[in-house]
Amino acid sequence: MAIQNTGGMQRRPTHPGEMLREDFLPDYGLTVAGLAEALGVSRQSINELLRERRAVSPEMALRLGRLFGNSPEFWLNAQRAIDLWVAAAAIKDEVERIKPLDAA
Amino acid sequence: MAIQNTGGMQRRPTHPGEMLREDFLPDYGLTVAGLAEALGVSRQSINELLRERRAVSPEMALRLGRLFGNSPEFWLNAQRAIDLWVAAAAIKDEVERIKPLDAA
DNA sequence: CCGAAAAGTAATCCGTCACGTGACACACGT
DNA sequence: ACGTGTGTCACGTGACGGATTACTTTTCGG
Repeated sequence: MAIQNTGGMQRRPTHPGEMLREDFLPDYGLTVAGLAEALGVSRQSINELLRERRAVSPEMALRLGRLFGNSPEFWLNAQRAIDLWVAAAAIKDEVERIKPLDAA
Repeated sequence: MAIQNTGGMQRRPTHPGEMLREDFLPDYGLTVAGLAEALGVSRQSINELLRERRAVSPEMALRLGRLFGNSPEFWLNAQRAIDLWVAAAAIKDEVERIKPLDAA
């Protein structure tokens, strides 16, 4: 059966920027500017990502996946968890007012 | 091991709007306006979704998942496939210019 | 038939967001 | 002291989800 998880999780999921900051940058010995150049984006893009002020876009996910040898999906999964968490918090009551069709 | 799929897929992945139009609407006997009202959004939002002119947002995914009894991830997975496909087509050469760190 | 209600769609406005550029301040090493 | 690199802010741009409004087409009851 499909797990529903209608409740959503308690705490905000880990932001990809945190993963980058805590794990990837130290592990690879990269600086912000260095990463920016390696990815072919501006320093600000990386900076805002690390500060968790910007989401990982599909384009950015492609770049990150390419550089670090993992899939774009890896980065977008983390981002999606955040997006869903934020969206759920924002329109929680709206969504709960929707009557599931199965349960008729 | 992590499968890489660096090549990307040949044809454009199925748009969530197509799934709605071809499968969900007929199966549940819903009209566009009916779906819009059931979800609590405007008719245009649904209309543009069905015509594949708009992406499934996290908010919309929450609504759809709630109404149809499946997960928001289901809808966002389909959307992400499209987003990645489009992004890859757009910045393919840019990404390929990035040197993977592992492969040194 | 015909007129009204419902459904599809186009146009417009608004808020948000990823991204680049330019500028600024603060280090730290030579 | 100077210059290089790094963190950050301010601004402009283009794209996009969404609502509202209005116009067109279809459908259906009398």
